[in-house]
Amino acid sequence: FVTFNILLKYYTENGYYGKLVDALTKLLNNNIQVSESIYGSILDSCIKNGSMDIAHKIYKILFKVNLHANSIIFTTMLKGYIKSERYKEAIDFFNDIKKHHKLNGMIITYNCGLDVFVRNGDIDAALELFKQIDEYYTTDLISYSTIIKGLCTSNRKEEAFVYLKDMINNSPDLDISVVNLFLDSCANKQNFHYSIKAYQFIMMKNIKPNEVTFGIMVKVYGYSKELHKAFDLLDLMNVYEIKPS
RNA sequence: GCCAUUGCUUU
Repeated sequence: FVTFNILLKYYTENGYYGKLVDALTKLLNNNIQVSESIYGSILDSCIKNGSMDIAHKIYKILFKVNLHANSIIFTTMLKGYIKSERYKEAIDFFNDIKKHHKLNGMIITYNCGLDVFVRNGDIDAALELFKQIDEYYTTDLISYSTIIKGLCTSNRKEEAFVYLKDMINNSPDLDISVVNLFLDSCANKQNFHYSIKAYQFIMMKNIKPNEVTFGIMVKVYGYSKELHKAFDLLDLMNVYEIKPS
């Protein structure tokens, strides 16, 4: 069986997907098991290579036999549908695997499902799924990041800000890039006041900005015509020992 | 050291 792994790996790495499919079919027909992580790598490789059709084919071969449900493989498949912008299929697929929501690692699959709705522009479905993720697993930083991105791109900045504050109040290990995402998407003529409010909020919470935050805020103060504040940022960067770029 | 899966930011 070690030999089969090497063979599969060889086909995968060199993009011999036709041979790969044949080999997998033969293995499975002869009831030879390969480890699930190998299947995961194969699917991921197809997807990174833009060969979603092959991935789909392999997935069907795998589950026709006896592979048990595996959240990593679910996530990989969802990601493939997203990458090839096949949202309809992604949603069908996701609905189909929801019954496995108690498996280990399914929060990752659900977060990926959230991203499907967001990219498909179905923000209300995304909001509903967000609630469900919170019930099943407790939403994490990526859940927040995804829903905030969705609300921002559908121009629902007020709600996005609510989620942002919620995240900041509830996440001990906050990732500043989520804050930056919100600040940046409001850094325009219409919405700059949200950036200013959010910036004040993180300062109040003693959250440390990074150089990207400062870059965005300089832009924001341009829109609000408060250039003196932009210059004040330079001093603050010294305080935080952040190098200007 | 790498060793299958999700989001994201200024210039």
